[in-house]
Amino acid sequence: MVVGTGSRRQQAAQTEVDLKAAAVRAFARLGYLNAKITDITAEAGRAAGSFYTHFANKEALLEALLTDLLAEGDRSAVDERHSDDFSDRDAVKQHIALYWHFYRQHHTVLDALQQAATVDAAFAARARALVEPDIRHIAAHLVHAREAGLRLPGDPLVVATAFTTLVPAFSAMWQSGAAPALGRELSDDEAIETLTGFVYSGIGGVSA
Amino acid sequence: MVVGTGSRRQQAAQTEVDLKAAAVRAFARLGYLNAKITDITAEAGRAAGSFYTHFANKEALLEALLTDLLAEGDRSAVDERHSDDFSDRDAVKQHIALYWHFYRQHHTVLDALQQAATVDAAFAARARALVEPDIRHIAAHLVHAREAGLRLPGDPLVVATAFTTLVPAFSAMWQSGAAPALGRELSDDEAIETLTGFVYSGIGGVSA
DNA sequence: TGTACATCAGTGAACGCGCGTTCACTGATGTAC
DNA sequence: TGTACATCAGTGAACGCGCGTTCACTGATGTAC
Repeated sequence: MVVGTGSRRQQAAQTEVDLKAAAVRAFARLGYLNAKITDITAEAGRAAGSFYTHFANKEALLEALLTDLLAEGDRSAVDERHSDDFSDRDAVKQHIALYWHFYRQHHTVLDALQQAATVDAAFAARARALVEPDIRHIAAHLVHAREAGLRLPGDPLVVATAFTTLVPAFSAMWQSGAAPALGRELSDDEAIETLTGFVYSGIGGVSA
Repeated sequence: MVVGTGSRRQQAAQTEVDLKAAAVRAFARLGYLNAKITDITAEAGRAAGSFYTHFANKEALLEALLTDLLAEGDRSAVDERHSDDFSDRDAVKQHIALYWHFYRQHHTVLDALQQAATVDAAFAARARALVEPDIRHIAAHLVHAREAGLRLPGDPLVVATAFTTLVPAFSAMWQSGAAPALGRELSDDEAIETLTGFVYSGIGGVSA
């Protein structure tokens, strides 16, 4: 089989990219569960049937978005030179800033996963599997921190779940419609500083 | 209009109670969004049509469950004699224990609200309205604590959102299927103690 | 207390809407010779 | 280089499934006299 000029393939690949981008916009506007297949195709300016040339169904599309997200996540995590010593306030801050920006940037897809998880056990497992490495990563840092003299408020693994649970929940709180009700906006800097202060003291750190 | 013996009314009231209890069981088993009207009526041992004698639709049923929950919540909150001085570790612990047990006891209905909120803007507003008083309550305590000398990691309102966001998220984490993946269970006491230590230090408290 | 009629909770089969998915068709790109 | 045929992304009307909701009916409870 000889490969042709590829312009047809490229066209198809482009359509797939368009559909994924349109899906993210549709999810942002309507929520994953509310978004109909036709909302996505309309957003991409395509016919309904065209969707199925590229994805078996909405779940498969979400899977594809998650794959893209993980690929990108790996890349940026590797770039990041991060310190591992949690008795150092800056190390904690770096981790929090990393999570904060990650959730901010990808909140539409992450919210979509969350919604899918409430309805579909497979996605619930997927969501858990996504978070587990982070928990273990933070737990390992906490073990080191304890060896360096910090007095943790409990078992490192349990404290790690408090850590990894707080950041996305806090982020979701301020990115949802809550801010207006509280009559206040929150900048990235203030969010990261407040969380860092809270968490660093919370795990027994003492500011200089 | 003369009121009869009331046995027909009582019968109907009982059916309504049965349907609500069945709904909670169905939600626990299937999730709010997955639960069909017929799942609820089947769980209650009734015919499908019977549902509509008591509720206009699934949303109205959830509203009714929330009303019940708030009525009960008010009662127990009033009973509770709680200290307001957050420079006192026990005051923090009392608040955390209160939230913890509340979420544990009512997690099915609260999860249902959460799910409804992802799909329905009215419930999203309802969910926010439910949390807002708690945030302001905690924020007020934090203002006092700061006046008593605690060094908060940020604006009291912002720190309050970290507080009120952490407890339910942490609770959800350990009540979902996460515990097996982490190879660990978490008792109420350990949860409350760890959260208290984390939060109390986090808001600048110093253990004796 | 008894009889005739009215009310109403509960039933479950049937209806119909919304939406995911299919499929016959189009026209453009690719391949064979 | 040109012609005939093959492939395949994309189209959009139509199909059909699932499920919420309705409604004619039943039988038990309540009311009138």
